[in-house]
Amino acid sequence: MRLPKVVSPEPSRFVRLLAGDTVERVGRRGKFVVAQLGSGRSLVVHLRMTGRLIVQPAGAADEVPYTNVLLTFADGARLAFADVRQFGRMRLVEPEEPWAAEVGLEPLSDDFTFERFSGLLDGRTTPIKVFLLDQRRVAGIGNIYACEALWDARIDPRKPAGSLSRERRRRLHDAIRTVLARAVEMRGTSVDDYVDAEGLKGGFQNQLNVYGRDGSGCVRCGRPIVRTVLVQRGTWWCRNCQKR
DNA sequence: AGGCGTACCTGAGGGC
DNA sequence: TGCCCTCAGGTACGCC
Repeated sequence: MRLPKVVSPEPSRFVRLLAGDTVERVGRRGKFVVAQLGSGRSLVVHLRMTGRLIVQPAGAADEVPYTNVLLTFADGARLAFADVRQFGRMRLVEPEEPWAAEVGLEPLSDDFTFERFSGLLDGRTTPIKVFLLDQRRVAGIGNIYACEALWDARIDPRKPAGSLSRERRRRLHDAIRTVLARAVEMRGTSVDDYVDAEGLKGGFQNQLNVYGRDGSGCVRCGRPIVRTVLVQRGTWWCRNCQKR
């Protein structure tokens, strides 16, 4: 283990608590990967920008570059938590600890109804794209999928969230679900670093309509895709077919 | 409460 | 070649 800030509790306690525990199952909540442990604790991981969780079978010789935490299992298999930029976090959470209290609706679950989504938008003056990135409202949408969903729904990313018409809210609710579902089906978006637990790239980067495509033509109308900046984040969109 | 700027990090790529 | 600048899939924190 290197870089103590990456884990919590602090490294010596983290290691002591984790030693001898077992992984019962692995799931997800928002952008967090959650391993349920035999002890009742959870190992909660956030990859942030460049983090990777890589599973290696027993006997694998190669070391994962930039490994910050390396877990070795009884059978010799390994789990490497690697991250060039050291933004990613791995946290060991006690059984009843409410670590996900601030994490919002799961957009691919049945809870994400149109009415609930619409209710979250009411009264908000923040730009709709900024709203989509707020993990406390709807969980799991990052910069890529926010840009793609807004293009899909033909909505100007700057439009105040609460000012969207019912029709636009409908289109956006649909777009969030379809964009995320398609991305999951393609096993994610590997623009640069992202790989899955087996080290494989996703495929959705080949189906992006706006993200990173400034200068090329909108596939819907042919006008150029532009990159602007909204709250310090690159924002790619079509000025012609995404409207306020 | 919410919005904004900055901090946290390293590496890749472009311009000169 | 190499230096300097900007940008990157995301939060977290402090200030107004």
